[in-house]
Parts: sequence; structure tokens; C-alpha cells
Amino acid sequence: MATKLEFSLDQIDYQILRIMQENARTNNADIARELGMAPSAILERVKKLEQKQVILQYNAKINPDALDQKLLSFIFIKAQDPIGTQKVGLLLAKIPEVQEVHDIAGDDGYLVKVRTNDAAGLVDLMRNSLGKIEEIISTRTTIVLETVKEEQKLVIPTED
Amino acid sequence: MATKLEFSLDQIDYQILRIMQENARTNNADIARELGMAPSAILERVKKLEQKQVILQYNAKINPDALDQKLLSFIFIKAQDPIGTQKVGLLLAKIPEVQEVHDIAGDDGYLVKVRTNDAAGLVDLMRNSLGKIEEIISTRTTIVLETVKEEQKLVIPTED
DNA sequence: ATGTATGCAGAATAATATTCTTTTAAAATT
DNA sequence: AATTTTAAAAGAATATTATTCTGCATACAT
Repeated sequence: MATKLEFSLDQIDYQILRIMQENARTNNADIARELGMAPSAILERVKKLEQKQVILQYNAKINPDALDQKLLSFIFIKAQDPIGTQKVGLLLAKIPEVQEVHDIAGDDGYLVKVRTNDAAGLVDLMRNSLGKIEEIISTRTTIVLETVKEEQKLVIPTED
Repeated sequence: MATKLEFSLDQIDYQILRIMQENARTNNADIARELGMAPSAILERVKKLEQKQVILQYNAKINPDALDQKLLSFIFIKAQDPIGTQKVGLLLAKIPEVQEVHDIAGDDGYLVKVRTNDAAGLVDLMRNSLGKIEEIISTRTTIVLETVKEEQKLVIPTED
């Protein structure tokens, strides 16, 4: 059951989110200047956005090539989880190379996004990490040839 | 053809990346303290990491629920691009609700990650945005019921 | 109307960012 | 081996920001 939270954001919050989404290291003073407000007011709002879990975290997007992680793959995994649990999903989530685990509609399956150095690394991962999860029935792997876009930016409303 | 770049990172760079990946708003002073170095030295390194495109950007991860974006979907799109181009991919990338576009091996296809408010929003997007791209032959949509993990953290080497 | 809460501005202080100079160490050259 | 060159870091000084606190104004509720 999803927890129902009250967010209630106004137009100023949206503007802050817009700025932060573009560059999470924009400082309070700059945001304040851009919005024509006092830095202290911005600080308060940002803290509240963090508390309210509107802003979940700040991360640096690192170039995968710089760390020699040249292969991106998506793996569909069919598994027989005990009903109502996501045991397999949680096990998958623990694998460091696994960036995303989504429980998908349809065939008792997960969609997993994985980054490895190369094909050998992917084989390794499938053998050593996935291979250890007994509940997995089958997998289907899709290799990414080239990524055209990869962001997590959300569409921020203009009016509320 | 991928551009061959020289990165050449050392152990200190990795530590900085590790910290930044956890919290991109960690300030120089804190990083300096943690690594036992002078703040000015950290500043230099961070700037170099940015210049070298090792750090691509800093972003705030915003809670999709806070913006009422409750539906996540993956869409496989078959398209007949002019050979050697990714015209369709670029058009897809322009759609704001589209967070990722990957050119995948196999059937002249793209894998697209989309976030909308709800099912109606997805239908809208398919009709209004995808519907306008004539080169699209077919689509297959997968709905995400629940996301277990969603990060973009890379595995950072321990030794170099 | 009156009390309460919220959000913001503004000022003061603490902390950080940034620049610059000097030192050190490691390569590179001769 | 001595010398030059380069890159990286420390340390100090200054510029900017972050943060805290106070007071005010507005909205809201009673």
C-alpha cells in the first residue's frame, strides 16, 4: 500500500525544483537572485522540500565511459516470487551493477537495467549474480547499441 | 564512431566521485576533510572532472509522486529510420515525458522510458506525440507496477 | 476581532568558495 | 647525475554563501 502524503507545492516550489533539476549545485544565493527573494527564504523552502521528500537526493551524473562501463543492457526476468512479495526484486536490487529494478505487469516479471564494462562483464553478472537466484525462471536480454537520451527530469507543472 | 577520450583518473578522483555520487551537494570543505586534503586541491580536481566530462551534471532527484507522475512505462518502438540515422530517436528524445531513449539491438527498435500522470496521460502521449512520428511501425508498452530500485550510480573501481 | 501559524525580508555571524603564492615531488631533458 | 619543467597540493587571504535569528506582514481559524 502506497503511503498517502500531502505535498502541496506552489509556483515558487516549482521554480526551485526546475532550477535544481537543471543543476543541483546551484547555490541558495543564485536561486534567491533568480527568483527575487531572500536567501533565507530559499533555504527554508529547500529544507522543507527535502523533509517532505519532494527532493529525494542530489546526485552527480558520471560519464560511464570514464569508468569504462560501456555496455548498457536491459534484462527481462521471469521469476516465481512468493505471492505478494518481491523477494527476487530485492535480491536484484542488491547487485551493484543493477541500476533499476521494475516490477512489471504481465508475466510475473521484472525489468532490470544493468551497466557493465563489456559483454564479458554482463555474462559474468548473469552467471554469478543472477545464477544464484533460484526463483528466476528465465531471462531475456536486450543490448543497448546507443543511448540517445538518458535523464530523470520530470515535467514540472506550469500552473497549479 | 565513439570519440576516444583520455580520462586517467586516480584513486583520489574515485573517492571524490564516490562522495559526489552519494550526495552531489557535499561541499568542498567536507570533501577536503574526509580526504585529508586542502579545499583548494579538491576544488581543482572537481573542476577538472567537470572539464574532462567525467562529471556530466548534477541533478536533483525529485519524487515523481510529488508531481503526480504516478505512471512509469517502457515502450518498445519499432521504426524504419533512414539507414545510419536515428531520426526517430531524436524525435522521441524531444518529448518531455520521455526520460530515456535507447537504440537497441535486434529489430530496428528503440526502448523508451516514459513518465506520465496516469494511464490517460500515457494514451495522450501515444496518440499526440508518438502518433505524429510517421516512421514508427509498431509499439509495445510495458507498465511498471512498482519500482524496487532506480538509481544511476555507477560501480566505482577500488584499485586502478 | 483576536490569536496562531506561516512565510519572507533583513541583518549579523559562521562557514565555504575561490584565488593566489609557495612548496614539493615527480617526470622529462640534457 | 644535474637541471628544467610540470603537475599537484598546502596555506593564507579575500570574496561569497550559508545559516541563524528577529521582526513584520499576511493568511487562517476560532
